[in-house]
Amino acid sequence: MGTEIDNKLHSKDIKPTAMRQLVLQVLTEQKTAISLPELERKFEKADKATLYRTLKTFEKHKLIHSIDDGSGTVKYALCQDTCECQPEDLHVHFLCAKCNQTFCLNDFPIPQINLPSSFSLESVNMVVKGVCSNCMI
Amino acid sequence: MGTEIDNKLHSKDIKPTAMRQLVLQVLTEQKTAISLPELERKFEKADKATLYRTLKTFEKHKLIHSIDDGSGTVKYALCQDTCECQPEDLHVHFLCAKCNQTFCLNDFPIPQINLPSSFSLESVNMVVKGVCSNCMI
DNA sequence: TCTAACTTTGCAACCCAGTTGCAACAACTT
DNA sequence: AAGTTGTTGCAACTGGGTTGCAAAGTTAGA
Ligand SMILES: [Mn+2]
Ligand SMILES: [Mn+2]
Ligand SMILES: [Zn+2]
Ligand SMILES: [Zn+2]
Repeated sequence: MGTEIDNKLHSKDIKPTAMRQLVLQVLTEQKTAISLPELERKFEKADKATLYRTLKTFEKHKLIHSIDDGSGTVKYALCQDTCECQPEDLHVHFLCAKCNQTFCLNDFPIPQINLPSSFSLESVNMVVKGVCSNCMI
Repeated sequence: MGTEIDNKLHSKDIKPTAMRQLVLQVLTEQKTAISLPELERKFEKADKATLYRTLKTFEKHKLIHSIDDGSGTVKYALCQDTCECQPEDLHVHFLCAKCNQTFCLNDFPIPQINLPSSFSLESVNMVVKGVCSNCMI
């Protein structure tokens, strides 16, 4: 069933190599964002640099977005179909302090903020830290 | 005039060693947040680990707060006098994409956000990226 | 005052995420 | 087939952050 994977890659102008298919497969199955070191562990066999470049390629082509949640490692998650990685597509991210998993809160746009005119605004990163439902029990 | 410096250290229960006086002096003169590597460069002579532990001590005693602005290095800035590093003291930070300087926007509290009840909220990090007035020209 | 306990400092080494150079390899082009 | 281009694997390196340990400094008790 690589068809959907291939379609997705094709729709973003990314050549569907074996490596890329596999990485996209993993990203698609993920419910939370994943970091490069985590990805490495999922592919005992693959090379770090290749995975790194695969993620960079995906990001450049707006198939995924990167998330700096302050945990020390940048994480990546699939963009939504409608996403163009523009400011209006930005959403809040949630980092669980217990399990260290990071969730895209796609339904929570980042609140507007009116800075003094001496600052021109380009983008906003908003990360909420707390405990996720799995860890709350 | 080390008196004010010493008072500040004393008021936060930090023993006023020479190193700490010097670091606090630098922090007090700073208009923007400063990172450990930057601090190292300011003190050609001092040891990285000592500076590191000095910052950690200051942070633990709530004399400074750390800022992860996504630039790759954590920065530090003096807390305001009234600050207790509680959620209500949290404020927005601004990172200039040109000069890489980070500003505490102390007058801009982080907007409230109502998460689904499946997430318990502990803290929020909000970093605005753009261009500062110095770099706008 | 002398000494023991504790704290701070300096140095070295280490960890780890991220990144790059380069050569081998694979895929397309003419 | 030969050339061109893009992709991969390996190794090495960078830089921020962190720790172990012993020396130096400080504090407090006998
Ligand atoms: Mn996201
Ligand atoms: Mn601040
Ligand atoms: Zn969790
Ligand atoms: Zn600037």
